[in-house]
Formats: sequence, C-alpha cells, structure tokens
Amino acid sequence: MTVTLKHVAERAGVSRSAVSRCFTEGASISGKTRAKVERAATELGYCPNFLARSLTTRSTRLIGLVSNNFHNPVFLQIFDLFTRGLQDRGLSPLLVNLSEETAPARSVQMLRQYSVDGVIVASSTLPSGFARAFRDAGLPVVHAFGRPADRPDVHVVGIDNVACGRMAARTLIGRGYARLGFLGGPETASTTQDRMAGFLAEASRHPGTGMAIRFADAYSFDAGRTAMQAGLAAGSTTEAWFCGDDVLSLGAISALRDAALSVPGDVGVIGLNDMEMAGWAGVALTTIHQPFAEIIGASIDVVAAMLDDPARPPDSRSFPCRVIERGTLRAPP
Amino acid sequence: MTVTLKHVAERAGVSRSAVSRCFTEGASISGKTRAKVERAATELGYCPNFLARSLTTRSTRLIGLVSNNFHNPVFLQIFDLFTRGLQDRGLSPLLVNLSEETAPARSVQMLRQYSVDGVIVASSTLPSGFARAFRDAGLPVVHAFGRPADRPDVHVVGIDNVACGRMAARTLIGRGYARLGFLGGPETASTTQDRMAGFLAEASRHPGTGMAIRFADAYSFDAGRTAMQAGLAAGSTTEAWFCGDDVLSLGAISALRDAALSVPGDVGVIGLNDMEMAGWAGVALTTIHQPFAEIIGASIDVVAAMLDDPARPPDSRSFPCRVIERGTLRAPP
DNA sequence: CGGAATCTTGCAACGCGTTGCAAAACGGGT
DNA sequence: ACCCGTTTTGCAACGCGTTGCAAGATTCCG
Repeated sequence: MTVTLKHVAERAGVSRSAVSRCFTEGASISGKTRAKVERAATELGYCPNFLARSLTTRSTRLIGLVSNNFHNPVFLQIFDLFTRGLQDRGLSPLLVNLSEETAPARSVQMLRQYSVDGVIVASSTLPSGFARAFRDAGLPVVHAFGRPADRPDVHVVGIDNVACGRMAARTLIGRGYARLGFLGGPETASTTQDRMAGFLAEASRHPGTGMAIRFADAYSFDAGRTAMQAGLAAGSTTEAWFCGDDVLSLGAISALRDAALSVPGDVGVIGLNDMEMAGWAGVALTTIHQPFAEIIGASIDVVAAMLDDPARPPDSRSFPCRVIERGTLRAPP
Repeated sequence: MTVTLKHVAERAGVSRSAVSRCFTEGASISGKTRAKVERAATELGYCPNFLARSLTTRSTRLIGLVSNNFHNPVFLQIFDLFTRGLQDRGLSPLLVNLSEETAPARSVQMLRQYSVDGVIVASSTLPSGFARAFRDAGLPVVHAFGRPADRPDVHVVGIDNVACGRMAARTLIGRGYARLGFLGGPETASTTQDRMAGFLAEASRHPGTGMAIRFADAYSFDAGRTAMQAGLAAGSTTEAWFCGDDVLSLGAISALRDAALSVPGDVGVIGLNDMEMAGWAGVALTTIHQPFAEIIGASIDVVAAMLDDPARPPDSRSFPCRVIERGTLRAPP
C-alpha cells in the first residue's frame, strides 16, 4: 500500500497541489503550509513517485548506459566512474548489456519504453551506426570512447587514436627498436583501425623500420595470448609490440614469456589504456594512459547539457594521452 | 514530439482502449482491429510508455542492482551475469553505486522514487542491515553474496563461508603445510568472519598446526599486498596462506615474490572466488571456486518470484564450492 | 431464422503528480 | 478602514496508458 500525494494532502489538511509544490523546486508555497506538509509527509513516510511526475514534466532523469565490454577489466573502472558521476548529478543509470547483441533495435526499444532522458554508449568496439540509431529514435546520445571526427553524427568523447598510434611508434623507435609490431583488437573496430593507421604512418617516416601486424578477435587476455602465440609460431622476429589494449598486452606478454622470451629483455611491449592492473607490482606494464575520468566527466557533461537542449549540434571532444613508463620497454639508449 | 496511444487510435480509427489492448498480453482483441492498430503503430513509430503503464499496473520491471564492489575485477563478471540474466527475463537493472556511501537511506529513497519492482544487493561486504533497510521500505530484496542463515531477515543467496574456510584448511593440511595463515578482507565483514571461523575450526582439529591471522582493509590488490608485506616485515614463517579473495591473493603473491620467496616453492597460497584472471596463464592461482552463475541465477529467480508474491517468507540458499587446482600450492605429498 | 453464448469494443474512471488560472489571503501604505 | 500589489491556494485539466462495465457485434446451435 503505497502512500500518495492525496494521503499527505488529507492528513495535512491542504490540497494536492500544495503538497506537490512542497516537493517542487522553486514553487510558491508559504512556510506554514510547507511545515504542515512536511510533517504529514514524514509521518506517513511519503516518497514522491518520479515516474508519475515524469508524465507531465517529461523528464525521468534516467540515463541509458549501454556497453558491450563486460570482459575487459578496465570497464569496471569505467562503470564505477559513470555511475558515481551520474548519481552525483541526480541521474540514474539504466544499464544495458549488449554482450550478445549486435543490432541496436532492441536496446533502442528498451530505452524508449523507459523514456530515458539520454543515452551514453560506452564502447570502443561498437560501430558509430550504433549510437546513431539512438539519435534517430530521438534520444540524446553521446558515444564515449568513440571515434572523434570533424562533423560527427552524434556527440563523441574520446581520444585521438591516430595520435596514440603515432605516440606508440615514436616511443618504440626512440628506444631503438627497429622491427615493430602492432597487435590490434577486432580488425573492424574503428579504434583498431585508427591506432594502426597512426602507428604505421609514424613508423613509415623512419626508414629501416620493420612492421608486423596481428589482430586479436576480442579485447581479452586469451585473444591477446592466442594472437601472440600465432605470431611466434609463424617465426616472429619483432622486437617491440604496440598492443591496442592493456589486457591484450597482458595476454601477449604471457605468450612471450611462455616461449622463454623475456619482456622487456628480448621483446618490448607497450599497451594502451592504463588500466588499474597495469600499475600492479609484478605487472608493471608500460602503456599509454587514457584519461578515463576526464572522458567520462565530459560525457556526462554533454548528456546533462542535452537534457536542457536536446537539439545541440553534435560535437566531438578528444583528450590527450600520455605514455606511462613502467617496466615492459627497455630504457632509452 | 512523442507519439502516444491517442495518435495511434486516431490513425487506426479505433478507441484508445483498443490500442492499449493490442499491446497487452492476453487482452481480447479481434484480428481485424489488431491489424489496423499494428499498421498505424508502425507507421507512426509508436512505442508504449512503460512508465505510464506502471501507474496502473503497479509494475515497472525495474530492478535496483546495488553494489559497493567497484574495485574487485570479479564484479565485472558479476555485473555481466546480472545484467544479462535480468534482461533475459525482461527486467531492467537500475545500477546503484555505493562506493562512497555507508548509509542505506539515500539508495532506498532513490529506488523508491523509481518504484523499482525489486532490489538485488550484490555485495559480500555490506552488513545485513543494509538489505534489511530495503525490506523495511517495502521493497522485495535479495542479498546476493550475503551470509546464509537459518532464519534470515531477507532472502539470501550465497555460499557457506564457514565450509569454505574449512575446505581451505583441509586442503592446506592435506598438502602437508603445518604453519597456516589466514589473510582476510575487511575484519568487520561477515564473510571474513565466517571464512576465518571455518578455517580456524578445521585447523584446530589438527594438532601441531600453527596459525597466523591478518586482515586487509579492502578487497583489493594493494590491500592484499600491503597486508602481506606487513606480515613479512613482522617475520612471518607461515608456509601457506588462505586469502579471503582472489584479488587479495594476487596482492599477497606479489609481496611474497618481491621478498624473493617463491610461490608455491617457499610459500603456498589458496584464494577464493575463482575470478577469470585466476585462470590466466602466468597467474594460475589455486583457489576455491564460487559458482557465480548459479548464485546470480538463483538471485534473479528469487527476485522474479517476489514480483508475483512479495510477501514470500525470506529464505536462504547456499551453493557448494570446490577447490580449483592450479599452480600456487605444492603437490600433495 | 431466432435466441443464447461468446467476443469485441468504447466509455469513463482511475493511477500519481503537475500546472495554468483565477480566486482568496496577505502585506503595506495611507 | 480601504485600496492596491503580491503571495499563496485550490480547482480542474492534463500527461499516458489500463481496466471494469455494459452495450454492440459475432458466432453457434437447434
């Protein structure tokens, strides 16, 4: 038996509107009635029904948080930051797990049914068409960890993956490595493509630099390990790898060490993300730091801004990354 | 401009009720009108509003998923299983991150505002009073990874932590270790207490068994590492540790290896959980497997059953665990 | 073909809260 | 006490969909 506005109104001896106004920011209400209402409300344990309110205010403060990365440990940090950030602004995350899905239709439908105020697509592997589907359904959307562009279809917040690829190549070449390798995630992901493009472009500016390319079919430890094993079986002589993700790096390193190769003694590895685990003693992965807190903060800012102005023309924000030196590359000469 | 029931009704030339019934399972409607309505609906891109519906049906199919474990990688698997399991039953998880909170009041309020149909508290570190607060607010609740009991306050699904403690002790003693150690999580957590109780009880049945006890102040790598470092600094001669969590085990192992102790050569370690990472090549943690899929499946079953019968008397389900042999204990003599 | 049984349908009221509007209450100045 | 300008208040309609009820349409049967 839920207690409603009406019960409170009766007990306080005022009209329903008065009670409503008592719980509405900035509504006109006298101190006296407010006191009466508040007493009645606490006595009855009244809690306003957001969903009924949303019918007239047309705002639910519900945000769809859509992701398909439930196997990359870095996403636990990401969910932590997103949920805390949203809660701090009085928004509530409705989580959608896409792990088995590839078509946006079902999640669009689900989020429309719940009248979410906005959607955050948090994934570096979903194609940009996925986020577009939400926009087409009239939902404000921001693609976090997507591919920044000059004239994006939807709001994007992420990093310059091409620049990261170049940074990785410059770093490796600066350490005197000559035969480089790129170990990417799923080949179709734009992030993979961009990181590779930057890496290759920078490498090609340095004559005498060799290049090997491999793809893992997921951003996971096993996929990284398997891909590296395949490389080794094929007789790889690569001196240093740029892996498109930390968890891929860890899988690759485990394959290298199993093959009695020392990292960084025989082969160097640089990752990307700087997940928490990369800093663990004993892991000590040299990697390119992706500024999660800033990206997520900006994504939430954008979605919050769209609540007020849904038609805001999409823009693209890109945050700078930097190399975090740990223990999987040899020292500069 | 959202399209509503009314628009569809007008376009199809029928009443609003007819349209409503068309989207209601098992309502009486003729094939002819159904066809008319469905055509109009797809033409307009109509999507029923769950929230408005919930006003009369008193069911939102929203489930609050409450947790404070956003730093233990195993929880990514847990969220994956929960979100998929809920979605498969047509339920939607509203995620509440308690990382900074200790009082239930705010989350209770938040979930009441959204009229969630039920709440799953997924945490092994929250006191049982936390889950009780939801029950007291009239919300069906199940505490996953809580402490099973004979007459629980709320529904509980978990493991028999005392039995796990005993199992760990039996395993270590069976390998011929004589000086044992327990490295627990936060001392106040009931899981820590129970695992320790079982471990000590079993150890005490074997005369000549030594015992050291340490607590980490969180279920995290760093906390485990720090606690183990403190033990080593104090001159620990423990031969084998039971760590109350895998991520604690990893921290402990890193401290041991930094101190030039080999695992399992000099010191044995057994963890608890069997997180994905425990099976990674190069990690190979011997551990007690906690059957996540079953626990989560059962939790969802319980919460789903409570949707129909909210007054169901609370019960407690406990799933058996088993030792997973990998590489951090020496072989049996 | 008539009448009873069964389906379908629309009406109107309801779920919970919000809000424009006009009436009522209040405050201040003379 | 009176008048005028502000607040404050309640009424009533609305947001979107559901549902009990009774009337209308079908079907079935003899």
